[in-house]
Amino acid sequence: MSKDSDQTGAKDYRATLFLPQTDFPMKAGLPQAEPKWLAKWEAEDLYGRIRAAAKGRPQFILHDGPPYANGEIHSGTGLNKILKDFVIRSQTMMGKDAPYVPGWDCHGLPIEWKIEEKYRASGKSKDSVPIDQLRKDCREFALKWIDVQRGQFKRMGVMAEWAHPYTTMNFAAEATIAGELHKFVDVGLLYRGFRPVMWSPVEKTALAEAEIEYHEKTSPTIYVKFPVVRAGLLKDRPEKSLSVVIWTTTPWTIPGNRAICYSPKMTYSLFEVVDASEGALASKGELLFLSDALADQTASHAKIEIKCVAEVDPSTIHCAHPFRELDPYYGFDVPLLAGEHVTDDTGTGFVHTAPGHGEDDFEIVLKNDPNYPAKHPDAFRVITADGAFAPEVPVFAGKYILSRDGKKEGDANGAVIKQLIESGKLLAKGSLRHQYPHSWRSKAPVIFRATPQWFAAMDKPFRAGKTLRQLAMEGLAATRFYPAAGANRIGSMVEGRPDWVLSRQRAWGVPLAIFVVKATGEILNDKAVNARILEAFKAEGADAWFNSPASRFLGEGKNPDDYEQVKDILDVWFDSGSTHVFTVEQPVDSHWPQADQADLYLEGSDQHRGWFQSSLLEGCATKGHPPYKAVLTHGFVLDEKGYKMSKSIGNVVLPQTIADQNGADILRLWAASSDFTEDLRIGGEIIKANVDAYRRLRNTIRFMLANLAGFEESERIAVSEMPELERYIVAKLAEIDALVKKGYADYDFNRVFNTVFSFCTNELSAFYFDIRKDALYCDKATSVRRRASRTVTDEIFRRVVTWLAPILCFTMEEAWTLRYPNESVHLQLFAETPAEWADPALIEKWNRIRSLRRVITGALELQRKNKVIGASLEADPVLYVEDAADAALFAGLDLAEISITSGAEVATGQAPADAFRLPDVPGAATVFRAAQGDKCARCWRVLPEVGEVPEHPDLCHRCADAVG
RNA sequence: GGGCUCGUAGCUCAGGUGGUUAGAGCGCACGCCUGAUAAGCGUGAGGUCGGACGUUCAACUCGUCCCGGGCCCA
Repeated sequence: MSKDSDQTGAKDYRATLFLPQTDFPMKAGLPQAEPKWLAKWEAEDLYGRIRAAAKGRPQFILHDGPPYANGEIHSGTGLNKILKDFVIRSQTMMGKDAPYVPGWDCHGLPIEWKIEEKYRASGKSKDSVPIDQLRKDCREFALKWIDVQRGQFKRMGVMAEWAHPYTTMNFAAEATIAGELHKFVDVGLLYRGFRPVMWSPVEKTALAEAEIEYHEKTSPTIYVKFPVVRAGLLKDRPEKSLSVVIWTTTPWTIPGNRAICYSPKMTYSLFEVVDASEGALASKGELLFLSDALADQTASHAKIEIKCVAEVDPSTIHCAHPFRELDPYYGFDVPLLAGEHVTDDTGTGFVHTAPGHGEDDFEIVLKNDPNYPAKHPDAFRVITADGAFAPEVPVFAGKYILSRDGKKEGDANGAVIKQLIESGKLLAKGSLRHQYPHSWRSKAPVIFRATPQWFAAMDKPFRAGKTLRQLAMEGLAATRFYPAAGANRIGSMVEGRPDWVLSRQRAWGVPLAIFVVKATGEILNDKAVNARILEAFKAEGADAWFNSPASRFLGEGKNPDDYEQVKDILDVWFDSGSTHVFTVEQPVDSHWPQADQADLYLEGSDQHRGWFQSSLLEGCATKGHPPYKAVLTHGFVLDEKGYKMSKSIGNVVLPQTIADQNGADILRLWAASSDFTEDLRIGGEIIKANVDAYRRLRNTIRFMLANLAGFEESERIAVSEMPELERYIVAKLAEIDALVKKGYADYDFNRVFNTVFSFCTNELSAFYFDIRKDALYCDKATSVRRRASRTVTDEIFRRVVTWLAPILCFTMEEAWTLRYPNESVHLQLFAETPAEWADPALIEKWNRIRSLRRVITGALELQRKNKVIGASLEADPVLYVEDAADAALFAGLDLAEISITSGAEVATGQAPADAFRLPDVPGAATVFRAAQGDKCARCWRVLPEVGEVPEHPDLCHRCADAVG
């Protein structure tokens, strides 16, 4: 059957219409299409072309925080890179030269482990592999993962200098890092001190937290009496019967005791022993200091009865070491110190404190005397590397904490307990099963042991009398934080942090490439030596430090025997804290831009403690200010319910999966539609919502493309010549343009997305395009109305597509190249919007018009429900407005056109009582009328005039004219 | 346990300095159109603004506490 006639006999005028025409498919097929775009961009060197085009524009430097080069990327790293890409692309389109040099963090323990694991799997022992082989294997491992991650980042659409990334293991980078440490030496911030670390006596090495596993262990518990030598308010009591009682699960730490901590929040009293059961180690009349909260518990363990004699202030008490009478070695006083870490859940309320054997112990002692380690070196030499009492420790020298293979308890605890009993200082003993740290490798329990480590001093004045802490705080004050609360967070950390521990007893990293003068213990700070070190590193990498004899660096005239070559490895945070030097300030690759300070650092909120801080401290120590002007943080990616992702729960969503299944543009849309300043969620439902939003945007753009088919410059019409409806849209365009640019300038991508999305939905799809479909399809080509609409659509297209290009980088390129086949949207700038486009008064006017329009569409909806009409073109309503000003709004406008009805009338005055009203639009009412006349076979409007043109009896005047 | 931080409809987000019946989009339900058609338009139902106490004439907006998330520490 021919299409010309259906059963009603009406002619089909389809061919005479300008129906939408486009090759832009509704279905995107992103998973297949995106890789093709990537290949095209790479082949055309789009990134290079953007660099060339941007040359000479104001620079914008986003310095990339390096992800760690092991394993696949996860949603957090994916989000991070996508946000950075938004920044780079939007800054570029705002007229900046915004290059992006991506980087990787390559050194450090996690990689070293993976390699050691490999050795173990092949039956090799770590110690049998030479260090340069280990380092070589680590390097290759990192290289492999850099490649994997680079591929995954590219797939996300992230545009960067991918062929020339920075890495912390690049030889020049390693040389720079070593050189930065020399700067610390030069300003006197580097010093050697002690710090308690987890130490495995079996492997004779320090262990990192990640090398520790927790297992149940039975430990002896002892209550020990420390004789009081001085107590302010109790001068009349005989000293020997007065004791402070402590409790501990590590008897071997008693010889290392140097203090007792109490809680300033707890209350303490002096108790008298009033009765002692058989076997009790205290006798009647003895006086014991205990916390009130734990006194009863302690008494029952000691099998004694006690009564409170007096309340006391523990700060006035001084004790002697329980072994004072055994040997002059223990002649020191044991002060009582206030400590927040003291709790009332176990023990006596007094905490035995051995600064060489506990983190809290060390910190508290340091807090009371920053020079404690220097003044009391003996406190840190109690236990040797293999877990025995040092020769200088009387009575206990040579006793081991553990058997040599780590499988059994040694003789140290027993010896200490025996001696305590003999000295009459033991109050009670027992045993306790608890979680205790063990070595991941030997499975043996670890101990805490203070070891010499290298530190950067936080509180030593060095630059114009200021300390590193002061400079860092000043630097933070000068930095802009997005969101602003980030400044507080990092500020409180910098304010309270201890000195920076820079050394690790490891193999894979940049060494602390320094020498210590054996005679003085001072660091050798010799320009010529340092220069030789850096020269060697630049040429051969930091491996040179381990492969070359010391004489190579020391040079002529220095006897290597006089110097200790430090073989410790730098904390990897020092590496990443130095990236700004070799990447931004003194780029070691000619492909990278130079700048004195990065405009922006953009990382997850965990980096307040990490990279933001290490970079801050490094920058302030070496040049006096932070390496960044602004810091932007994003939250963590959680699952759909707001819980953290974990493999064991099975709620992990990988960005690669979404790219493969839905497309990277969907993932990018998710990033833009979420508030990244807080933690953000991802999951099936959320992705589906973004797929829907994507479709809506895609269809709006498709509609524009389809209605711009064949658009030529000769059709263009000046805004001043356009109908008011078009001028209203142009005014909206100006308004949205300002919002979008402000949003991008503030890195507020969520606002950009919401603004553009709601513009597409509310202004375009539901209003402007819906109204203009009639003119676009049915008007003849020369119609001013149609030309105006096509001109405005062209302007909308240009803007919407460029606005969204930083976010939907694939789809906007697809749309753009459909109209401009040899261009790239990514070489475009955001369009300038002529100042005269802005017209707030016109927008205000049309807001009212649209309110009144709702009174009409509401009335039509009612008739639709009543089955009176289907299409709105079947109506010819009358809009009653009470206010003459409302009526005046419609002067020169066609209400029928705006309402998409076949006719419409505005009447001033009271509407009939039964007219349709909307509660929130007072002063207006609609009386429904059915449109009179016949339906124009071409435009479907129902008009009395249809039939008046003899040549076209089934058409309205406009269509008859159009058909000709 | 400490520091910081978050908790508005099923989902994603708006809601300057406290002030009428808490908004949008999506989704959902229902309807229309069939010349944006695995599209478009419209209508509607959904929220004790995490909870409890306070401050105030008035709190989603301020304070305290609690509950539940998250990051960083211990």
